[in-house]
Amino acid sequence: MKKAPLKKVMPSGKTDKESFFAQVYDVVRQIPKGRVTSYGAIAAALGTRGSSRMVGWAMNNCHHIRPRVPAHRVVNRQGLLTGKAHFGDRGQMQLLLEKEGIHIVDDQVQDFKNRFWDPASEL
DNA sequence: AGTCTGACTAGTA
DNA sequence: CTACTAGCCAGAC
Repeated sequence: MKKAPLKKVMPSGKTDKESFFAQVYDVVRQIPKGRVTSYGAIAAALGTRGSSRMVGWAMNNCHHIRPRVPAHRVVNRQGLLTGKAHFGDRGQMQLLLEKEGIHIVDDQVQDFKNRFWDPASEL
């Protein structure tokens, strides 16, 4: 599969509700229980492969977003819970993941490769 | 208006 | 293997 010219270039940078952030939330909400994905995977699925940071920034906003966004299912490329610090307090993120059947050791998702859910492929 | 930072990633040394 | 750099876009100062 060659890279499609899917460029999310908004004319005049319009702040549509369908903006990058909204798309991120939409994808994250569709993450199956017991699965996790990465920021880059989401960004790539939206056509902005290099904007992985924006996904994380969107997550920072997700705190005031409704319905609640399962940001705990979003980890970095290494399967590391980099955003756990922003989850209220303590290992709330880890607790949520373990509750879904995901094993975490030292803030790292075990069997991450098998738990990984790629929105660009599965979606 | 310019500069720095940030829940990232891939590439290079 | 680890360390550093560059690219990315938006927000805060």
